[in-house]
Amino acid sequence: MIKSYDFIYRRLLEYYGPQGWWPADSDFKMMIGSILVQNTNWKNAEKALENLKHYLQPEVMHQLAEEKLAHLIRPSGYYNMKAKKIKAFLYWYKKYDYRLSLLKFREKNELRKELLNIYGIGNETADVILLYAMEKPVFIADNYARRIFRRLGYNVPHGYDRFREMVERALPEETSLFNEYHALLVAHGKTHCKAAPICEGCPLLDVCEQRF
DNA sequence: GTCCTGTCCA
DNA sequence: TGGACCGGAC
Repeated sequence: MIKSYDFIYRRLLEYYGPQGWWPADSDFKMMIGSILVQNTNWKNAEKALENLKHYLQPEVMHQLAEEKLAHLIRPSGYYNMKAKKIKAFLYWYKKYDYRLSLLKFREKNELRKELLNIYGIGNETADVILLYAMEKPVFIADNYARRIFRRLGYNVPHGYDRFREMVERALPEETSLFNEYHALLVAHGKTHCKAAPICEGCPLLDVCEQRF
């Protein structure tokens, strides 16, 4: 079927190529990065991560005073809030002895509920952690995805989980697929399908209902 | 000046 | 639902 979620995926992959998001480095760094990047561009989140390079182990980072932590992550913006969020995450993670292996085997909806209970972790960050650290097949139903599919002509549900479940039902449950799909949608949302869209040269132009 | 891989709280 | 949080790149 033309314009299926799978078709869009293949088009984007062909055009942008594999994005290679977050398999490298450590799971811990990935999870901290997911908080730092909230409503911030990745370049600034990266600067903050670079400042944290001597503290990228949970036990070590938890020793940092919140004020010191806030100072180090300054480049990522919202640094006071994000320091608080990282601390909250570490308090939660400590219950599991900072061992992702104790969490990974658990059921994804159960894990999502638990992540959402942590201060500073909302729908997107919870799912990003589920997908990129815990390797669960989850569709990140973020604003990029919403904007792109709506413009393409999909009837996108209002609620985050409704939208996520709709896409998940339409695709095979493969973590690598969701991993790449999210990265491709972000790439597309930053390159062509921006808030102010650049439709010239868009790889989806022929199947898009919203042409500017 | 605008935008950025959001979330919390009233 | 709207405001607060916030620096850096363009």
